Amino acid sequence: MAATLQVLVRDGYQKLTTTRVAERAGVSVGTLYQYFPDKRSLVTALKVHYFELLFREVGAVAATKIGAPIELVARAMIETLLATKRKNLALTLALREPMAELGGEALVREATGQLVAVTRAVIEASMPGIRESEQAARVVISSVEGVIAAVIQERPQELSSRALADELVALVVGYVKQRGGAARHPRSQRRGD
Amino acid sequence: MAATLQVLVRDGYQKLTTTRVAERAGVSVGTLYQYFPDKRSLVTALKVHYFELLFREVGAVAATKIGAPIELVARAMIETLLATKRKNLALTLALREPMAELGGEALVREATGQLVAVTRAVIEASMPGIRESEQAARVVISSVEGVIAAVIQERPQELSSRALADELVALVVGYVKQRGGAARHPRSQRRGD
Amino acid sequence: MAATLQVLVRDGYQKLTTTRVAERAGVSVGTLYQYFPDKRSLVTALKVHYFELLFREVGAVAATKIGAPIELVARAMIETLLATKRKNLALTLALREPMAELGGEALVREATGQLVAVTRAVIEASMPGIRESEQAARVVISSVEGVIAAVIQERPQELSSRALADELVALVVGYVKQRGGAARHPRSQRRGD
Amino acid sequence: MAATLQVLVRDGYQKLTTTRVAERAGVSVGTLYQYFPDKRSLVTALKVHYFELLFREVGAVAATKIGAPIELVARAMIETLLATKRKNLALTLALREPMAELGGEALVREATGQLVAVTRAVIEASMPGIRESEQAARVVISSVEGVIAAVIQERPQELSSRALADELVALVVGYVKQRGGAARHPRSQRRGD
DNA sequence: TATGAATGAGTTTTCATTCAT
DNA sequence: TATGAATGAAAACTCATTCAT
Repeated sequence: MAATLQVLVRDGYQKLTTTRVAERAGVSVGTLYQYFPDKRSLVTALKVHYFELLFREVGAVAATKIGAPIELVARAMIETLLATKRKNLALTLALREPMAELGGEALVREATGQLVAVTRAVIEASMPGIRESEQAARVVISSVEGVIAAVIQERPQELSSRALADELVALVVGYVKQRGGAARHPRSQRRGD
Repeated sequence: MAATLQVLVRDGYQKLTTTRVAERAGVSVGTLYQYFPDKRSLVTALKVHYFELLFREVGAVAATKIGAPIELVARAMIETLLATKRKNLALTLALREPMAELGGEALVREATGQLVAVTRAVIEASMPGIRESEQAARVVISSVEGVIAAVIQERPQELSSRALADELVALVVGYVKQRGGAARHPRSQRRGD
Repeated sequence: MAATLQVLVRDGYQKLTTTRVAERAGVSVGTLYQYFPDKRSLVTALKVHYFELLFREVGAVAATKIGAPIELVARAMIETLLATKRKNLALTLALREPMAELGGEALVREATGQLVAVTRAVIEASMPGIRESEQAARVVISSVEGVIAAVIQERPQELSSRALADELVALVVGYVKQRGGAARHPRSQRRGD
Repeated sequence: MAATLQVLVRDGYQKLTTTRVAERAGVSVGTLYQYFPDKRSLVTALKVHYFELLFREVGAVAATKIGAPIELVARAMIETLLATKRKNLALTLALREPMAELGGEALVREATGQLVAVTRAVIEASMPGIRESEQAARVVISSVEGVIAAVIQERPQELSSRALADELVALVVGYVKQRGGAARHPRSQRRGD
């Protein structure tokens, strides 16, 4: 797996060949095929690892902060997410391209599913009575991922900037309040949002 | 270009070969190569078309609504965006994978740049005095794209649901207010953004 | 033909394509095919021109000097040969590669044939009674061509050096004397050389 | 390498394709590419082999005869050269065309360089005090090659004729004496060579 | 007489995968 | 369990030549 990552980093996804991974790992192709049934499984293993990593870290923080005001939980989770991506920058970057590849949807779906569950719990705890909380959780996750993806693609060095975390917190908090605020301030301008 | 799209839809990006596109187009490979210098240019042409399409539609609406309250502009632009993607669903889906491919970043960057400019103008008009308006525009665009991408990936049929538009409007409006609201209502709860 | 030469000079023989020659000539491929039946004929025309050129120049000089002492005829012919190659350096260099190509032997054979005839006449006039004069003429021509070819290949700028002409004259004169000298100096060491 | 040679002999250089060589060798293209990195290297390997062969044979004879009278050394080397070409006739013929191909000059230059060194040593030993011995060696080699090339091209069967060897010896001996003789017989007709 | 779009066989090269050792 | 040579289908791209206009 380390070899796969290195090849991905050095040569890119298009240049990833089983031979290259094998020689990078210091074994023969034959041996490689004894541990990974085919080429795709090499990258899949990396994806699984990546999701586990993210989920472990972010999930742990979420567990700690559950019930806290949305601003706090959001900030904690977002900073953990960013920190984890930063600490595994090579992996994060390397998986950018393979992630979009068709056929691996099940994996992503499953990984997302877990994160949705956690996020939903957090949101419900912070905004009791919020409607469609699962949908809200999905919006939160996918919007945050979208922003991070764009940053990584266009200005990777800003991944560790203070500003990015602030923006993401504003995004999430603003959204959740807008979504759930109605429940708390019934006189407000519902309709049109 | 139509042939490229059809092959992309039917066989996927990995299976896209010059031969297949040619035969789908009903011409010989040689002829294909007289109009497109290499394989990549096939997909690039599609990307360019796609971006032009989106920008034309969304840009036009933005021009109409500039200066209107953020709720209105946001809804108008988002509904146009969704409608355009829906009307060109095959194209939208087909480009999902190739879009992440490394090496075509310049194109995406440029397309994004234009949209950022428009969005920024709209935001500034609706929320005069907002700080870091370009950054805000980028956050808005990438978060909306992120949500749409996730929906397309996991539940494509919801692309035309009323709920999706509502969620996106909430996301954008919530964020912008959270970001810029302070300026207009100094007594409000700044902190946390 | 000028276009063929230019393409040959600029792009080399491997890169010579009918399209390139046509566009260099400012006409369409179709038109090109109305004057030259196929690709090979493009280069053949150039070869024919080249041989005619050489033969015209060298032949003219030979006619003038026929009967003169071998040193003089040899020098005159060699200097003319070198001067002609120098004056048509692009052509000379451009044809180096195509000249070796199989299938054009007839042409070369014919061109050589004419030159052999002239050279033979010259040698017989200078060294009356020489045996196997045709063979001698062939040796003279091919050895001179061999030396020039090597110079062009390895040190093209020496093509105009005084030294080269001197060497070639020594080569030819030495050979002819060695071959024919016996007849004139019967006491010499004939046998074995 | 044997397969390359056979294809070269049977189909000519223009028709030499990796597929053909592979099938002639009784292996798949893939296997071929595991031993030769690209098409060109197939022919290069043959050239290297050819030069090594010639140099080994001719060099060995030269070492034996060094210091002997020029007539003897010349004859020994020339006969060895001719015998070697004859014994490897297919190779000799097959390489005629590829040898002129641009881009492989370095190889030829190097091979020639070695032979020049040997020839030069031989000439200096036989004709002490000769001027410009390197130049003389180059003239000797390239003229001999020129004559042999012409014979091979136009009358290949004469390669083994007694007459050819005699002619070449006359050429070399005549030249060297003409060039260097002056030093030993100061009264002779220097001037004009 | 000129044009140049269309053709498609042919070329080089790659690489996932197998399997005998 | 490891090896790595062998495989060969598949891919991108080229270019001489034709022929309808």
